[in-house]
Amino acid sequence: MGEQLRRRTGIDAEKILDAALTLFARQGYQVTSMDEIGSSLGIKGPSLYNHVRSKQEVLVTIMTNTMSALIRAQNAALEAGGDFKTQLRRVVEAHVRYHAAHPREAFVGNREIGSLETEYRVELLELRDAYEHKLRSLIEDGSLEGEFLVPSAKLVSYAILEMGIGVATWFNPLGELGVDEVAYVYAEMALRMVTMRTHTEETSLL
Amino acid sequence: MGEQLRRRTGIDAEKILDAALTLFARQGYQVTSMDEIGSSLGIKGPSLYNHVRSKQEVLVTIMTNTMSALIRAQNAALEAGGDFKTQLRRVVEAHVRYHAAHPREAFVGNREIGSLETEYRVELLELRDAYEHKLRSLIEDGSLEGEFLVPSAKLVSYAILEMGIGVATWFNPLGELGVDEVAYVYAEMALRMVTMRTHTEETSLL
DNA sequence: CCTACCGATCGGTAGG
DNA sequence: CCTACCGATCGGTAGG
Repeated sequence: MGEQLRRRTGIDAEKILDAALTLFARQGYQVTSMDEIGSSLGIKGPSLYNHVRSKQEVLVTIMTNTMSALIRAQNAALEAGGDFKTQLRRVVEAHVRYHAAHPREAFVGNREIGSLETEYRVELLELRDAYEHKLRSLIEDGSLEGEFLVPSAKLVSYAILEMGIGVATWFNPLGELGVDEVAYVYAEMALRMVTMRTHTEETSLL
Repeated sequence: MGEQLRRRTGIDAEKILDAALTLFARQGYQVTSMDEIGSSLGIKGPSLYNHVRSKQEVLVTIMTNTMSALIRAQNAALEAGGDFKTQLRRVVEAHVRYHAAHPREAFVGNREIGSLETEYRVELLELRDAYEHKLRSLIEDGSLEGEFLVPSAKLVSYAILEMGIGVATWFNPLGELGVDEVAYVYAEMALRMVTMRTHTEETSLL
């Protein structure tokens, strides 16, 4: 009997987003229940509705935050200036660093697009598109200036982003390769992809 | 009143796998019900159990078939022989061709690993690992022979596979680029990744 | 922030 | 291959 000892919970929307992010990343959005999210914060499922409007809103916020962070990092890389090679290096490093440091965000962002209701999905894909086009434009501009030579700016852009996303899958901060080394290697690979090979008979494919 | 006109259904496990694959790819495993799968074949959900043991078995079969097909294609590419560059080109082209031609399998195979029960997930990850190691060994062997020069065979292998998987996301058989052109471009990018750049000050990073 | 509960969905089985 | 149904889960609301 007697009143339950109630510790200051200090629960807010941000803590809920973080707990949900962990669970969504580990087991998926659909399979995660509001009760589970609450439970990982020491409260019951229905109590979450004092802080968030719906489970869908939680997912939308997580995914929008993720794309915003990526776009901010990309803009910072581009605004630092330098020649095209330097800019490409910085953009790729920023992309890889984000995915190495934020695997949960990367998992959810890349796997749960289909779990978004249509209107939100459309908005998110637009952000994603803008992110890709910034990289593509850099490659196109560098090609016009003669610094790069690529078979297809679009495909090279897709490939660079995709391989960087993969880092989130396997990167281990306690592994033998640190985030710096991984970022450098991916930037080097990207630079090779936009640079003519030494002995090449098939440089201009398209 | 009168017996319902019953067309020959001709339903078998294979048809069920194909229908399930389409739905799993479009909306995800968890969200797809057995009733939906049945409905897309003109029968009721419970009738599926005359052909398959469980929904999980359907997913396992789909994903195992996918990895088997990829491994077969990779082996064929390697057995065709040639120098290391030729082998790498063939392996990458086979990888890309599969993902361009089988987007449903690619979506499910890369998004639903977490929907597999532990034992099946372990088995599938072993197949995946073997597939990656075949490519990695090719890169390592080519490096020992002096045909390739890479900052990390492991990372280059990861990057090549990951960028090829991405093709399943955007490739459109009716688009301006055909599957041949896409395969060639990705092989060219892979070859650049394992080849020293012309003007390079930072070739050996690790 | 909690209990109680509504309305709906779902995988799988029984029995034909 | 179908209907009927079991047992369980879940998002969200009511009302405190």
